[in-house]
Amino acid sequence: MKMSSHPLDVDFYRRNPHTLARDLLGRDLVRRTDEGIRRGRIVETEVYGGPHDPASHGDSGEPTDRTDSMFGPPGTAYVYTIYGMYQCFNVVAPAEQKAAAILVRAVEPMDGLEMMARDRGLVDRDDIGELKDSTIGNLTTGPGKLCQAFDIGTSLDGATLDGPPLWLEPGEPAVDNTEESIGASSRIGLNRETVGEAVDWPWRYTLEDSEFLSRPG
DNA sequence: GTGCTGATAGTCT
DNA sequence: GACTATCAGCACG
Repeated sequence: MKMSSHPLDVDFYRRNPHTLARDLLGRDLVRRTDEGIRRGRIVETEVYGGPHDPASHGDSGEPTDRTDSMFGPPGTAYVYTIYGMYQCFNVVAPAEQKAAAILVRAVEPMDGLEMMARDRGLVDRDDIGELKDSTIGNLTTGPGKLCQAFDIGTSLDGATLDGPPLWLEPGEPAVDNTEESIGASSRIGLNRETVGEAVDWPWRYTLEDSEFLSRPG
């Protein structure tokens, strides 16, 4: 278990969304429940929002019941339900116009893997032994998966990410780290018919060599 | 390894 | 009434 550190300060989030999305790579997402601590290193993010992004939930400029927290202050959580059965976790970023948020698409599991496997439904509740590599590689490699693994539901929508139950820590940032290269690629799950040329915008950022991406860069 | 399909319910038009 | 920033399971080779 890694020793606890201090949560990232709100000033960390008060930057251009693309700068923030890149600097989130390598940071630790930490979740505390009654059962203990879960930790994961962020390896994949996507930017949504800005002056005109047809793929952003905030593109109309007007919040709805669902998207209200996307219009909240930087450093808070935007959690929404997708496909009726999964949640996606976003970090709210500053918005010069409209709203902006960073979708966290994948993390590398670090602490609390047994709890993650159980909440993912990959092991029986009372039969948790040594986890297989194939199980570990399927814990948090997608936005819906990591929300299951971290027990992130819509009850955390709008939460401030400065301490329990959910927060970020400095971790080992990837920006300016010569050992790890950051890739930029097009965002996952969009289609040209609804968002036009935005399907091609390289607004997905990855730690290219990570084994825990939702799909290869 | 790749690719297709069904599940499933909140949200918006 | 249609759509979706997804996933698991299955078929295939």
